[in-house]
Amino acid sequence: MNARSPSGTKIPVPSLRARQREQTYLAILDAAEEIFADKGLGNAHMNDIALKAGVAVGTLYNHFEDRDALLVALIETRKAEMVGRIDAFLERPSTGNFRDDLTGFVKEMGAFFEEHTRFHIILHRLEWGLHQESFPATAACAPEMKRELIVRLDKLIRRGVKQKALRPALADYYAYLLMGILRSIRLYNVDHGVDERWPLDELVRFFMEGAGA
Amino acid sequence: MNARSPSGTKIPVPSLRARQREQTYLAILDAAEEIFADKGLGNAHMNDIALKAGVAVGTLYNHFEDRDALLVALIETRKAEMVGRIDAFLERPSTGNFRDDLTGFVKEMGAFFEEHTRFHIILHRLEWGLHQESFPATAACAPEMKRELIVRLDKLIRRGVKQKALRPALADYYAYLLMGILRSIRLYNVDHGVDERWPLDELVRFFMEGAGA
Amino acid sequence: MNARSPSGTKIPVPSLRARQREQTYLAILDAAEEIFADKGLGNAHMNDIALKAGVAVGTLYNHFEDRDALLVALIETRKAEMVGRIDAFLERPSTGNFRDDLTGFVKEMGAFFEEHTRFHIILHRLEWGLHQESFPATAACAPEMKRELIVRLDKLIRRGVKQKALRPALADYYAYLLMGILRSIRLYNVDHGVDERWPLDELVRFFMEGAGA
Amino acid sequence: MNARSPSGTKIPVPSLRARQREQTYLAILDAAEEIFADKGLGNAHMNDIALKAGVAVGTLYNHFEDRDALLVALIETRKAEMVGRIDAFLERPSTGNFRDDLTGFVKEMGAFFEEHTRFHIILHRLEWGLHQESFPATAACAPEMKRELIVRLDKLIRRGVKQKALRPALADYYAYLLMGILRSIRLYNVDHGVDERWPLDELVRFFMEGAGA
DNA sequence: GATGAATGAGGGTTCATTCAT
DNA sequence: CATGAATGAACCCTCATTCAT
Repeated sequence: MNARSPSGTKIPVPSLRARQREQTYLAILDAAEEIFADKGLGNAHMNDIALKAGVAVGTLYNHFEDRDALLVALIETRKAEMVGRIDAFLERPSTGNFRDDLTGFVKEMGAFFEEHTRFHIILHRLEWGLHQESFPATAACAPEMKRELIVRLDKLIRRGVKQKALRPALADYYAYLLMGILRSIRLYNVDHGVDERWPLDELVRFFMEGAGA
Repeated sequence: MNARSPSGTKIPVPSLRARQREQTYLAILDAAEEIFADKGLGNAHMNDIALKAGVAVGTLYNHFEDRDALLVALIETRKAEMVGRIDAFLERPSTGNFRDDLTGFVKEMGAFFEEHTRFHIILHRLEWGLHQESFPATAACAPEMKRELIVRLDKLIRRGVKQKALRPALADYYAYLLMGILRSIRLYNVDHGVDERWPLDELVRFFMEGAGA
Repeated sequence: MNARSPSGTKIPVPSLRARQREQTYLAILDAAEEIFADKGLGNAHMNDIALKAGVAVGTLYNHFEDRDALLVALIETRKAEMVGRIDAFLERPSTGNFRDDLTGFVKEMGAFFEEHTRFHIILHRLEWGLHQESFPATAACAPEMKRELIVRLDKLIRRGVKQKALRPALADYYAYLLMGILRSIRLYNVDHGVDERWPLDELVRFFMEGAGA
Repeated sequence: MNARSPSGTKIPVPSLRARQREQTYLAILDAAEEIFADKGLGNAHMNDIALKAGVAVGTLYNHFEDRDALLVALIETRKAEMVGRIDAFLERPSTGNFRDDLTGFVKEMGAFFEEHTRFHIILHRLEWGLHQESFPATAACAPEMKRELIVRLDKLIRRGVKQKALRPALADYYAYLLMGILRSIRLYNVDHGVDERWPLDELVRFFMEGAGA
């Protein structure tokens, strides 16, 4: 109830305290993202995260139950943003051409992960590197995260199958295959020290037509 | 009939001691494979490995410099077997048909990894979950391991390109894409609790012709 | 009246936190001195030191990189005090009589080591018992410590030589010889269970005139 | 009872077995001396000693109860040799001149330690670096070793006092002082990287006449 | 008696978490 | 609420000693 919060408004303006708290919260999340991505899950130390966030270790524990919960919060936050973007894309009207729709989807995802490289890395780390013992809550929420993405991609793909744009043979796997194709390029780039070259149109063509001549 | 009792045979029979040592060595390797696969690299404790191998912790260190070296030895051992199998396959005469050759290759690999599920998991863990700090030697040897596989697959694929069985467009990526396709199925199986269903013929068809109708 | 409540004084009062930290630091140093002296360098266990200091093991590592660094810090701290005392003595005006000056010096040193018996023992342990492998940093700093003492004693002795109070024959060795003489008494006392009897005047006479009748 | 042990002799010729055993025993003692001297007591590992001796670890335990006993045996063996030499010297008739007798004694000791540098180092290590916990038996026998030397030196010195060649003032300490003087030179040499320069005549003069001009 | 692989208690060190200030 | 020093269980590794061969 300070000078900046005129009485009479319906929307309660958060107090200075609350805003500062929010700032800290976000700073921690960003720091955590960086450390988890760079050092790996098991080697992301709370002290490092606190240092990077510019707060004391204790502060981390004022905002998050423990390290596991911090990682969960990070994943949930980024997931919300990702899902929001994908859903926004999916709500746009179809181009009428499945391959174009698919290309659009892939590009939307690509754009998101280009903006969130570190989160992308964390997702990769979650895939196989997860320590059930150290991160039980994360282990429980990570598959959910992945499912959100797969489910949406799958929805699009089922549309393609129904439109007979896709053969039904491996329909169940298509979403995974497409994700795998994209991951492959990432691995190629990492192995060859290439910094994120994504021949997306060619990749969609590969998905649709295969490698055969 | 031991090493000290020469007979007509040329092959020296290893002493009892040597044979027992070998047994222990292999038991440790097997135990390590299991623990590394099940618990994750960073959570594979030397005590657990020793327990599983049925030896004392100290024994691990009689055979391997440290945890890192143990993992390296495990990888090198399995790599040798894998490479041996793949090379044996590659030396067989071509069927004359590229897709058949490719299917053969994929099946050979599939068979190997079906027999070495745990090693397969370790390879996945190496992909993104490696802790440079805890496993420097492994971090150095793991890419080599991967390259051995990719290189051999790439050789086959280049043959396909030369035979004009494959479009040259993404030729550099094909090996990675094929690996990615196989990994996708693995992830699908894991997610759906399916135990290793591999529609290999369909997958090769997908690789060659794509998903398009 | 803490750091945040400015008064007229120029000297900033350290915060409570800082003072407590200092307390812990000193407690650890004292405990380390006791354990290192009593148990020997290689047998001084971090747990024992922590126990003696009344803190947890981890606390030791909040203040010192490792065991080696703890020992180095201990040596440096005591060295600073010792050097301070000796330098203060050396700056006092000469009595004009070399033997009196020397006696003064020896008594100053004797007084210091009587107050720091444990440190004295540690210095002896450093002389021959140092494990290069376990204490690399200490091994590097210990000779420096010793040199500080020898150099100052040597300066005084060279003065004696210049004043022709000392024969030049073994001039290079005199500082070592004097130290050796003092150490001898220590060893005699230890062997005979005598608790620190130091016939200093007689010893200086021995140094100057020898044992001959 | 082989060809080399003619029957009829009174002195029993040790069997081949016994001689080999003796060889091994001595080889271990030599190896131990080297490792104890070079690595320090606490860092002298049984494996290193065995390696140096050219035998297996187990063999060490066939000859010595444990590490402590090995060190004790080493000390006792060398002590016997040292005491033998010194006693032989002491039984020779006096020159009639105390300083000459003393010089002779010091040179005898110097010669012995020059031949047994490593043992000399071990004696130094025993002085202050001894770990009661790791070497209880050695801790018990080491002072005895030292006393043997001191006692003999003391006997000579008491003779000097009786002959009025030495002032009685510090008579109790003289043996220690002389030892300390010799140790000082050793420390000087070590500090200055000089390899064993021993100005023995000058040192005896220093002992007799002091440093005074 | 020699061998050397196996043993396992023990020590140094790490780091997520707590809590008094 | 932020702070950051203290905590201590847990982990990797060492090495004197044992004992089956």
